[in-house]
Amino acid sequence: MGRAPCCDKATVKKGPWSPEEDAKLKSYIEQNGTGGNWIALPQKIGLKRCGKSCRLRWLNYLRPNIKHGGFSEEEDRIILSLYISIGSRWSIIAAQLPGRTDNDIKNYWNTRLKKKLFGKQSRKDQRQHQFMRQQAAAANDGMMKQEAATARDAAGSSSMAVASYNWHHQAMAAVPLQPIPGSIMEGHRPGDEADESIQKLLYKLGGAGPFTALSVPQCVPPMYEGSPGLMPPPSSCPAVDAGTSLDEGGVQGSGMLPALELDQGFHFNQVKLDGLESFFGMGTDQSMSWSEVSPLICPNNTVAASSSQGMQQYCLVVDEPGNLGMK
DNA sequence: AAGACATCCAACCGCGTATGC
DNA sequence: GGCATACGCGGTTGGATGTCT
Repeated sequence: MGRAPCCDKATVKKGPWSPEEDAKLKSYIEQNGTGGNWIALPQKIGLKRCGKSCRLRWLNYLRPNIKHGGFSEEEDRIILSLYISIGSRWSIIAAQLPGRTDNDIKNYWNTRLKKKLFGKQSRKDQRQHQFMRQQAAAANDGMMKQEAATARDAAGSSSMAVASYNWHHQAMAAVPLQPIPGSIMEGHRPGDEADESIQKLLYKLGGAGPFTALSVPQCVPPMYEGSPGLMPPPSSCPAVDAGTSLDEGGVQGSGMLPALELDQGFHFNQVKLDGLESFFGMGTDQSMSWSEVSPLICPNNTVAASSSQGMQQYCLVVDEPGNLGMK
């Protein structure tokens, strides 16, 4: 027996919302609220819509102060940081970005940010980059040669996908890792500090990610969850400030998140690593051996050594091909 | 100019969880 | 405790639009 449908699909309208429907829904909710019952709401206001559809429409578009498009570089970084640490928990990520909806962020991640990070250029980026190259080439022909080189440098190197990584170049300075062209491993900002509120948030979400490990290495990183064979020595996670809610622990107004620590996140979050084959050039067509990949994941423990003993321990555990599901 | 292809994003779907009885 | 119902979430789809060949 299947799940009962939430509404009668035969009589319910689907597809894009008309301005009239939007107006009805918006004015009703503004005046009366949702009444705590989305299922009954469409009937009350005479909409032939499913309650779930009304809820979605309100939350994603009609609600006040919703922002669409135009993600800033800081928003990019926050999304990336949280994604690496907690995964695709869009509602939590959205809670850290005022005016953004989980659906919006999810779409943005799937259609743009992921490509931006993992090296697949959008055609827009490709065109932009091609244009820049043409400009530079033209400039090369003659007295402009010197200026062209400078401009090219300013816009990024001539390697693939660089044009789309401006935010990252701005955000990162070099660390002793072997750079992967077009990847987020290209550089880091050693001077950055993790935002404390995000640390708290990540604690609250289960000690996830790099920030946790840096501050409290005895806390169990999420990669160990449900993996008895990988469990570190038993220890208790320090109590998270019980008063730290997602709301008050937000990152509004916070600074940028540290790329160095983002990369450290790859040491701890196997779930994320599993999804990053293409990022590391480990697709089915060109699998890399562990010896090739290991220096990228745990680059000679350089990061760990500079961070904490706990990091080193985790890296040693991770530093086995089987632990990352690799050959 | 037109067809093919890529991109974007609004909306839907189904599952897990919370809540009330 | 068990059940029914509603909510919230993340994954996915499909159509509109833009761009390329």
